[in-house]
Amino acid sequence: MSTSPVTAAAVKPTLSTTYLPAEVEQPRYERWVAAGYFRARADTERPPFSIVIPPPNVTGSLHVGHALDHTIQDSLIRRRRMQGYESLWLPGMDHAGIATQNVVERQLATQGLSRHDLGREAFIERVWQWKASSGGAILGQMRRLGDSVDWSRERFTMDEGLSRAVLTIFKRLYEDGLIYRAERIINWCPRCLTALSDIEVDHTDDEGELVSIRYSDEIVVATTRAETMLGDTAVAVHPDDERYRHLVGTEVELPLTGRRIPVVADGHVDPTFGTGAVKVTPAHDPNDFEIGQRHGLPSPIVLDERGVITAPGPFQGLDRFEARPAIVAALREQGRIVAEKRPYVHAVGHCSRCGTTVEPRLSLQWFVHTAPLAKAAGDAVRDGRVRIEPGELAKRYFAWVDNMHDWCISRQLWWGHRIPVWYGPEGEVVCVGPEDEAPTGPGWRQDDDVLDTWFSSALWPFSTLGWPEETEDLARFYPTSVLVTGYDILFFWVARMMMFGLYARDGQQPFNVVALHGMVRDQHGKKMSKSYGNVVDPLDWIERFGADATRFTLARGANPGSDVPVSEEWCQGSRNFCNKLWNATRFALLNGAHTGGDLPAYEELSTVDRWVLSRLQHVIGEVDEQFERFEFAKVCDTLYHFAWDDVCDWYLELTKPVIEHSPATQRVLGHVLDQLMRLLHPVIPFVTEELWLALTGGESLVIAGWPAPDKSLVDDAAEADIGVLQRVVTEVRRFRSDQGLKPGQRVAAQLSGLAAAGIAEHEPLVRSLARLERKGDGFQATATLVVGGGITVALDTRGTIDVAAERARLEKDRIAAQKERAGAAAKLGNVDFLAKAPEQVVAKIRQRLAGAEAELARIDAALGALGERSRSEVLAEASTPPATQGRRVD
RNA sequence: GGGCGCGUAGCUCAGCGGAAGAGCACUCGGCUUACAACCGAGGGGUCGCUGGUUCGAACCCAGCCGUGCCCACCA
Repeated sequence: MSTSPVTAAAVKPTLSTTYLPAEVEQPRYERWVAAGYFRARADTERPPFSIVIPPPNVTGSLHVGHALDHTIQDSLIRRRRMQGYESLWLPGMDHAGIATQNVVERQLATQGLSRHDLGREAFIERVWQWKASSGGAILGQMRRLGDSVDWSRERFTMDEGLSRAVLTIFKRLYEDGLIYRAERIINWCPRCLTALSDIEVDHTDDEGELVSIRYSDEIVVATTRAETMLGDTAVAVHPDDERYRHLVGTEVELPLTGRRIPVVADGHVDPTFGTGAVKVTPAHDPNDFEIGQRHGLPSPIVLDERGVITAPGPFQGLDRFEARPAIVAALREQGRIVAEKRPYVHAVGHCSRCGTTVEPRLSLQWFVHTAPLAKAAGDAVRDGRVRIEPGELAKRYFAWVDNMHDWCISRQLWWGHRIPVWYGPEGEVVCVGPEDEAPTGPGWRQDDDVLDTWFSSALWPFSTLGWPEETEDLARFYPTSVLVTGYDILFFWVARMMMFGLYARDGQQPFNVVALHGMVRDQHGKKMSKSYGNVVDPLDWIERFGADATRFTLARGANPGSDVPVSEEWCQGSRNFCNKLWNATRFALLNGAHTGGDLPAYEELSTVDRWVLSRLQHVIGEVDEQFERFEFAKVCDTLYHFAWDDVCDWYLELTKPVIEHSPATQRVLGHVLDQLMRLLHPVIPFVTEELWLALTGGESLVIAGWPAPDKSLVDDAAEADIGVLQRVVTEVRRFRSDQGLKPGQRVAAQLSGLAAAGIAEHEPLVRSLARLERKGDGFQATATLVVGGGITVALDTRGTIDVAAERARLEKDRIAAQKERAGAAAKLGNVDFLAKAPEQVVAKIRQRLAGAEAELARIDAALGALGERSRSEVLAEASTPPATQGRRVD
């Protein structure tokens, strides 16, 4: 074993034969944290780079979607940190209003208690207790993944500072007339007993029953929600509808109630749908509410907050779903049902939290007047201040912000930011805003409701940096550099951060780039769900394959904006890759690779060294571009192939014969691995750190510099030479494989033409990689491999060659080459092509033609060189016993 | 009902105007002293269909078929 003096391997830790992530990851992470590498400073000269984490719910634990999201962010942050940016990745959590309240309420329920038994203050206290004991499991799991977040800046949306930001912006919006209180139809969840915003409602195609009800001899209306008829205050028809024109202004009797309601004309009614007549229930349908407003209709509420009928009469007290058939039955008794009810599939809204069918309900709530805010949010993307990646998703963004409805922000919950509004004895607003002490006055009381969780999330990029104070952090790290998140919350979160960020910071955008990724799916592109049983637990993978393998698997599928399929098999592949790196470095260290001192002078480098250095420069350039474009899949692909193919399969094999005695190669190998570890570190931080430390003895890869391509190391000649060498080796190997020669079996050969091809010095390498012996006495060339480029390999394969098989192969190659030649020739014979195609392309085609002709010549030469005898003939005359037939015995 | 996207090797996906690619799977041969979580070689695709534009189309256009997602206040 080599012990070259410049080798530090002897004093470096020896590496085990297999990489065992479980042994190194957690301690390594804690050392990084302790060293303060992740802590960003506001007072340095370095350029800033900042990302705020999409705050996971305090109730959440790390799922594979987080793992993807975090891997991407960590890669960006780690690369910028290595590039010398003052990099801040700010962690934190969201208080998750409904979700968290539900968790604690369920806990209470097991003790037979409701939140009302405790009262508001005690309940909130209970939620904080829950958070302290069971909340935030995800934070520990982020450590397992290796997230290089700045823990010293961890925030929570219910922090004092963030709460102050919420109150401050509420007051400003209110004073600017952008927040108002009004009676509107809102989405109401009869189970959660709160209002929901539009995006908290999921629509599914449900099968309902459409019943047609005769309101009068001339008017029939249809509905899927028969129970709402108790709240009807009109029938509407289109103003131009001839069938009903004479009835407009008259009244009809509302069945079951005895009430008389007017027939009104309203342009909203579609005369071609159904009968062209619509029942109008202003208190329980958004359309009807607007019709009611236009015609000054009353809006009686007939369902209470739990969806129970309140209208006096026989149906009072019935749940909405019990009332529906009861009312239909009663109508039928009166002969009011025109046709049999028929199945009808239509979109029905469900509470995104609990799945309960949402009930549109007239209610007094607080709203954000979004039009001006949304306009600004759209413009910031339109004028390029904020870039959405991939660009195609910007269309979706525009579609959303350009059609945004006002945002209902009040929630009838206890857990959250309580609306900072106080009412006087008459219910009038007497005080709004972030008063340091609760304002008091005769008969004053604060609004009972809390704000939508997304209200505080919308402030996240600047509230976490100290706003409304003009802090150092805010000046330094805002606007944040990139926002990374899944396209699924483009509307929920991104659009709202844009609205509030631009508003709060007077037009300053919350982030410069929005990098969207897709959803993690299984290996067949299916959505992960518990019912399919295809849900991946990232912690399980981390446990079994390592955090790096988990991260690499995710990053490797992460094309901008597109979904990421993963499977355990692929994670195993990633684990194998990490192990490959491990073993390559282990081999390198055992053979004197090191990083001490400058690279050898260029003249001292072999062609092989020059080749690998040249390849490395290309790789650095490619990876940089791919990172800039958020093409993580390509980053992984580029590095995977460079590491595995170029470095391991070729460079290490090519240098094996010389490395022991070549200080230059030892130094180059050390350099290549050093650079490779740096390039891979953002994606797979753990294994690269271990290997880099062993290789360089440096402090930490986390704070090491990011590679830059060195153009002076690009060597086209070396790449061409090694390309030829690879071709020769591959051709010989192919021949050997086809002929059933054992890989270990040496075959005597004579190589010629290497000098003319400029790779004479590499003959020993070709021989060792292709396992070719020098010709000895009695050498008899029985087969000649014509590789091309004037290179031939004469082999002594007595008794081993299947001439027929080789001929068949060559004939096949010949057909392909002929086809190739014909194609190229046809092109070059095309006058239009020659006239119109760019010169570069014509030149390429000429090259192709020349290449095809050379290949044909090569094949013909090979065919000529091939003996006439078939395998059977060879075997027939062979005197060797059957067991070793076809095998040359050395 | 609107909008967006996708159909390329058995699977998952790159390529997006000038010679069909990768990973996994598959076949064959190998423990060649870094690695069998490995090494070497190989098979496999009229690039959804039909037209069009072009000297040239997997790539651009139109239509069709299939498929996925998002948005939606037609009872």
